Amino acid sequence: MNANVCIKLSKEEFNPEAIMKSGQIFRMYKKSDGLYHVYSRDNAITFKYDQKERFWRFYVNQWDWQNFWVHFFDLETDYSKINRKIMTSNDNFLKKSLEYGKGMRILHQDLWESLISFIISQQNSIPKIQKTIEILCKNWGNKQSYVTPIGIQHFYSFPTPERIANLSLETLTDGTMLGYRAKYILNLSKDVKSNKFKLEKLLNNDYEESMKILQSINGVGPKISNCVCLYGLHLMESYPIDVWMSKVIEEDYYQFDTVKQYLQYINTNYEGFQGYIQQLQFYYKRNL
DNA sequence: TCCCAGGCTTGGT
DNA sequence: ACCAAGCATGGG
Repeated sequence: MNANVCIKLSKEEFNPEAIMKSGQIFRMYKKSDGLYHVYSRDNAITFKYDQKERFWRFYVNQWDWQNFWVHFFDLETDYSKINRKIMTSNDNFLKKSLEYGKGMRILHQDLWESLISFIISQQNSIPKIQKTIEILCKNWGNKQSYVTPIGIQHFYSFPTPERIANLSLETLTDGTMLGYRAKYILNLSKDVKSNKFKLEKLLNNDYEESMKILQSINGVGPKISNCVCLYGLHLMESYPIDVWMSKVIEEDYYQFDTVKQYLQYINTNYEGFQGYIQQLQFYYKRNL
């Protein structure tokens, strides 16, 4: 079972640094040996850049690769057309963002995991969000193992709604750093378990409808809804605006009088790729 | 000690 | 429709 898949993808086509540091995923890690680890629900994968051959080597069997990870990493989407559009525009900040974050991809993440993860993200810092999620997985996920080039390693799956629903508020709050968000997560888990809130209702809807359904959840507002739409539902017209994006709009697009005007510019010029644009801008602004 | 972190709810106008 | 507090928690 030491299978691995060699994918001829250049760093310009697949850029894990950009993906990892654009704030779309919390369970992606780079170890000192250059190995990347990604966890999603109860799936795991390891990969590394082969300097000699100049392509990414994924340590996974062919079936999992074809049936899960190709889709997860959004490798079916061709970004070359939108990239060309960006580079021929006169939007200098966006052009610099693309040069910096080339190989960015919008992942197809698990709906439940992204919903809970972004509820945790409210009024929180990224390192703390990551720690909190790790605690939840360790406490109420299942121990899993996966094959890596340095041997079998372990991780914990993301806790299911049923598992969380059975906890008391005290248990879910104690030692998890969730704070006041615990009650949002507990209530939502209970509603999902009892079918009062059907996650399936979110599938096969357009952006407007999905935003409405998501915001009906207690503890979920416009920002988190946009994140879940983009990362959990892959609705690419979502454009989450957080403190960093507010800074971008204020400092790098000051020619627009209002956020609404700015959004109109994004929506008309980059229809169907707004979320991708946002990720490029966020990554550039945050990591430069 | 105070301030902030990838916001949201609630309770005022 | 818009505005301000208050909300847990840890790190600077």
